[in-house]
Amino acid sequence: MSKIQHRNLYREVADRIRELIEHGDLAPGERISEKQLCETFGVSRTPLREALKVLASEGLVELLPNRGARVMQLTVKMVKDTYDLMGALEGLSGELACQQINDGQIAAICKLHDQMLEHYHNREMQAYFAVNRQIHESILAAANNQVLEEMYNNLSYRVKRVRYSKKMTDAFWRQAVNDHEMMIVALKARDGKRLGQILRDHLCHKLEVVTLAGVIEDDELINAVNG
Amino acid sequence: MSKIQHRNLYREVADRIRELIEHGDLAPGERISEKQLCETFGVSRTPLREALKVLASEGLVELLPNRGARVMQLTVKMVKDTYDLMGALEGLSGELACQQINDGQIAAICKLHDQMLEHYHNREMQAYFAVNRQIHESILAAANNQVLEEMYNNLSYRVKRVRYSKKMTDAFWRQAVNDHEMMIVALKARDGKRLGQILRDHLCHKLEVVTLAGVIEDDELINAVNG
DNA sequence: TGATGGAATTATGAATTCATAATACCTTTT
DNA sequence: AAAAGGTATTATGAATTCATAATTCCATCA
Repeated sequence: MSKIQHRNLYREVADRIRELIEHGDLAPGERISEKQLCETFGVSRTPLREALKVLASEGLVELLPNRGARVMQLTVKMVKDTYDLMGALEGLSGELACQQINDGQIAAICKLHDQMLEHYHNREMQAYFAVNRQIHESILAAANNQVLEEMYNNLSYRVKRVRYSKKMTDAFWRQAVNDHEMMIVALKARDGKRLGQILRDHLCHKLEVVTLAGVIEDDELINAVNG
Repeated sequence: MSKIQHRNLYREVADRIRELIEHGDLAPGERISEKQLCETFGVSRTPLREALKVLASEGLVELLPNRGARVMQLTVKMVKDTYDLMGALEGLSGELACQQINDGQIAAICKLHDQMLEHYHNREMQAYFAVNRQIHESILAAANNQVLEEMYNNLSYRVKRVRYSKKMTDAFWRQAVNDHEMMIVALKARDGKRLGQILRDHLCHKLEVVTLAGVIEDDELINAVNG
């Protein structure tokens, strides 16, 4: 029996705007018109403005006092900084996971790993990514640290718009799979330090293959009156 | 020439509530009455509610749909989890700082370090903590990663209510100073890995001396209807 | 022609009002 | 007296209204 969902309008609206941003329907740097979004969603300005405050706290939106909101501009440096941070968090998740993960959880991850390998050999990129994500989520969950999970998800949302290169080269893909092989070894050995290090490096490799679509150079930021 | 500050009411209110929580005027788990706070601050409910949304995103406040807000309850596990996370972030800040810090910045930190030592020897705890914080902030700043800084500050705000033990033992204090001595050595050598490790350990030591005032056991959480 | 100044318009900030869910209190019944 | 049910009250959720800052556009003047 699932709990009754007390949905608030502002949460619903925030979710929808997040989707719009993620999907690119709201472009980076684009001005967000309250009136227009209100009409789109069919809500008044109150819940919309509350949603914008939340999204601003999450770093997805920028609020310019007396001048409204706009989709946060990502700079190359910000993306790099975020990846550095996510690397540290993934590393921590690996260390923590090794401290308390049980055999069943490890077996489950190994199973996912095998699935992933199969998708790799069949060159099913879509499916590969899906399972890949599941593996990382499993490790994060095994770390059993809610605060970490929350922070990681938030960061990951910020850079979700930065898409992987459509033509991820074979070499990179091979490298990624190789990283994962090492992860499994470290995980089975419950070698936290090592797993953490592999995860950190793994994310660095990831950064190398992202296309910086919608990302601007550091000095191209649209100037704004600061609050 | 400093920029004109466009203050919004909701920011002001959020700051004030943060202070109330930090100072303990709003106790953990305490119900926050909109009406009462509105009267206290002399504002209408709109900016207050916007402020609460922001504080909820920051993890300082909990919003219960149709039942208002209350100050976030910290559990022992949450504090421990948060410290683990902050350790990882401090570690990263050390690594990053070593990669790009210049001699001037190092000299400035060394100066702070000497001041801190003096306060230690004079047993001026208040002054010691102030300089101590400056050192950590300097390293964080030297890391030159805005996202990291933002996250770290947020986490630090969440556990600010958890006070250091009034009677921090001499042994712990000695240990802390010792950690700092090693930090300086690693920093001067620009040994990022090492500085990172020291900072991580240093935070673990810190966790040991916090008094868990206002912090409850994991299973004592007041049950609430979830949104 | 370009720059400056001011009125008109538009958008945001905040207060108020209305709607509804949650709570408290009282009555009724066994 | 205790429990159940229903009404009254209170607090929150959302829409609307009012105030004000920002922008646009046009007229004026150098």
